[in-house]
Amino acid sequence: MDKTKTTRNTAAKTAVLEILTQSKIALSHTEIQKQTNDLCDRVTIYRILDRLVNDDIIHKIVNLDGTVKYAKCHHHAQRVHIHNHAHFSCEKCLEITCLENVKPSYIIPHNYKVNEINFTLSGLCPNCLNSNN
Amino acid sequence: MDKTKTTRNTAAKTAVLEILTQSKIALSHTEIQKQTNDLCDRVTIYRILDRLVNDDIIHKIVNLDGTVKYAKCHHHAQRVHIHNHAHFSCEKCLEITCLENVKPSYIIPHNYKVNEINFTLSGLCPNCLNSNN
DNA sequence: ACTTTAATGCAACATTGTTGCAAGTTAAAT
DNA sequence: ATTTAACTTGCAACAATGTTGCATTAAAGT
Repeated sequence: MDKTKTTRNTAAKTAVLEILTQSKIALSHTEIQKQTNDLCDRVTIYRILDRLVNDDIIHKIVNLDGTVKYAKCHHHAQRVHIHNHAHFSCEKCLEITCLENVKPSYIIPHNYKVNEINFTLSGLCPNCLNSNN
Repeated sequence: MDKTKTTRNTAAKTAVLEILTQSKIALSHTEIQKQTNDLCDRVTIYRILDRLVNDDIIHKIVNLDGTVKYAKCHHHAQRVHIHNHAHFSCEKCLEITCLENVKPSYIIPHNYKVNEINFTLSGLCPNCLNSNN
């Protein structure tokens, strides 16, 4: 909420961001925690993720099943970063990926003011679609 | 998952369904529980909701903030019920409503198989947009 | 009425996320 | 290089949400 505070670079923050940068898929808090190898407390990771989301460096994805994941955005064309792209959630391997080029078009009654959209598709990803078992 | 089991009508199930039928907005497990007035256990409501979702009588909505809500569908044109309509989540009053007529169009790479979509818009609903405070 | 099996209540547990506060660190100012 | 303000962390405690096992109850068909 408060965008006035300056945020600092710490070892834990750098580690979390590095993990997200390296990952091709979105990661949950727990998955990130496992990869940090007890570098810092569980709570600290929650707070780091909050900060990174607030600073528009990563974005938060809520899946159809309620799972919350985080992903770093690989495009930074605009100054102001709007996360209006789609996410794909594979029902088999459970991985969530950003479909940065897929953007929905829609018509909504004029008496609604839209600030944010969330568009998640679920089904089978290319990998699981090929390995048919 | 197992669609072969038959489901039974019980007092608790009827009550939960009635609450959802009466409501114009989507309700969370907790909100439903409050309205039941301790008719049944908390766990029972979870199980009833699972059953109703499985039987395609209600649908589950996961909001941007991770909140899970349930809503009864008011259209039943098709035999097979696909929940591809949009949901609107008001940032002010926190109410979630189904926008049954709003359906997104999109283009997705052919190597993905889409089974389900979730399209949630958030911002200000007509009510909160008018009362500008 | 009887039988089968789905549904329920209860207790216990698991997961996920939040908060307060003292102590530690960062980055800027001196 | 020191100092300093305030951001960050660890820890403990808590809260909310959802799940599981099992004995008991009740629905629906016969």
